[in-house]
Amino acid sequence: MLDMRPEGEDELTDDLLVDRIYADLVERIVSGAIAPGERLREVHVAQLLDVSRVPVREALRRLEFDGLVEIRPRRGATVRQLTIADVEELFDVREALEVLVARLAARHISEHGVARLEQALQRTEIAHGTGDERRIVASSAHFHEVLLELTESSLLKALMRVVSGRVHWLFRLTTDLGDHGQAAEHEAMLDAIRNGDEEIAAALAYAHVARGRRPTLEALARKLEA
Amino acid sequence: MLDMRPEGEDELTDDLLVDRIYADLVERIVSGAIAPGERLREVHVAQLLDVSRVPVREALRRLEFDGLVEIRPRRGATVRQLTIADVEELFDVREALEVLVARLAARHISEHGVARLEQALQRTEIAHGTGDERRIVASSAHFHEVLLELTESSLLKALMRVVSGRVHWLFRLTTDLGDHGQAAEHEAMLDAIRNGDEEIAAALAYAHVARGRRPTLEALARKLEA
DNA sequence: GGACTGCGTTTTGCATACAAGCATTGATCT
DNA sequence: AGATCAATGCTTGTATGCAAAACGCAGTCC
Repeated sequence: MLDMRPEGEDELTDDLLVDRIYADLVERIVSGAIAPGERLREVHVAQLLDVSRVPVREALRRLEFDGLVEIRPRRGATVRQLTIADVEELFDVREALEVLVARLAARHISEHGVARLEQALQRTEIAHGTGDERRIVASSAHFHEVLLELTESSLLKALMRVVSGRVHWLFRLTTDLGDHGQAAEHEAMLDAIRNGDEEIAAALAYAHVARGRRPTLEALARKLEA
Repeated sequence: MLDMRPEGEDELTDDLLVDRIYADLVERIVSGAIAPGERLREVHVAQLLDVSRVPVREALRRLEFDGLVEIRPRRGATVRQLTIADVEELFDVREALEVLVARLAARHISEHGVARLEQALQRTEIAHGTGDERRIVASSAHFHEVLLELTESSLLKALMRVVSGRVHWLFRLTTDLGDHGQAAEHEAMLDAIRNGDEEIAAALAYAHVARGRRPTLEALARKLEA
């Protein structure tokens, strides 16, 4: 019989081993449990997680793609240090791509899409109610994910996956920037998208990203000298 | 095994096995030797190239990152079909990212950088002299690579690697678009960059990409119905 | 006639084993 | 003493082997 799972939100158990290793390592790196600059020896990681080197290798390659580790041939993987220059690059790219995301989302908007965005916004409001910083950041990220989904561009999704990986990393490092009226900005974007107004959506997205650059840089700078 | 080094910039003969397999498969897919929709079985590829499955697996994952093949868990890899929608996505993204490339190149320009760009342009002219379509396309791609190098943004380089992979694929499919005064456009961009004028460079880059959309789409459409 | 089920084949996913390259240490020479 | 170079251990790269999941094909039951 067909195993038709309708909209399986979270499918945890059936993952490939590589996926679990990858997720585990991402968590450890992003949380800082594995420090920047540290070497990631395949055998070491393998026996830490009680698996063989093969899936570990593969997970490391993905991490390299995401920019979290650097792999040099025959010299292994090391956790990358997040520098000021990296953050500048990240914001330069986001200013270009988040604009495109908003533009395409507005172009392809449907009633169902509007509903999903509204739901995401509601979750953000609820999160604000709890005051839980982590939940606020997570729900805000969720809004962006839905937006990305609505672009219907697999290429853009692939590219943004790399970008988002670094954004998450950065945000964990500098948690204090969870919100500066982000919810209001999201709401404004939703309005523009609902009306299918690409130009306004694009302008708002640009402003949304650009606003975050300075405080993020300052937060990272403080972190780095500590 | 095919040794396909175009325009041998650097002698890389003792690359890792994975790199050679990857390059080989890219060549075969891009050239159409392996047709879209075709399955890529690990053992088959392995004995075709007379290597083991391990480096083949790794090469296939890279191809997945590049969007050339699709891998579904426990179901193997198949060569992706390039659709009209894919091309639209590609141009949408290029219109955003090539603009950023030009802008950052202009921002970080140095004398050495200008020299490299001039050299790249000269090579294009030489290629034009020979009339060899392949060389023209290759030298044009080279100009873009140098430009990318000058951005000094590793993130942008990583993202553009994915984009360029698809661009190459597409251009091999629709070779007829090798040139519509691209050389002149490159020259104009060089001028703007030399002067460090980000805005002009950005505008030229946008126009440069946007001009190619229509003819490329039409070429692909012709190809698809054939 | 059609769909479900059970089995064998095929193919991927993971583990283990072997080879080759880099790094570090220690000995040798100037 | 400082530099050079060889030997050894450690780490990655590649090959092979094994287990389990997916596909195909009958056969069976309704």
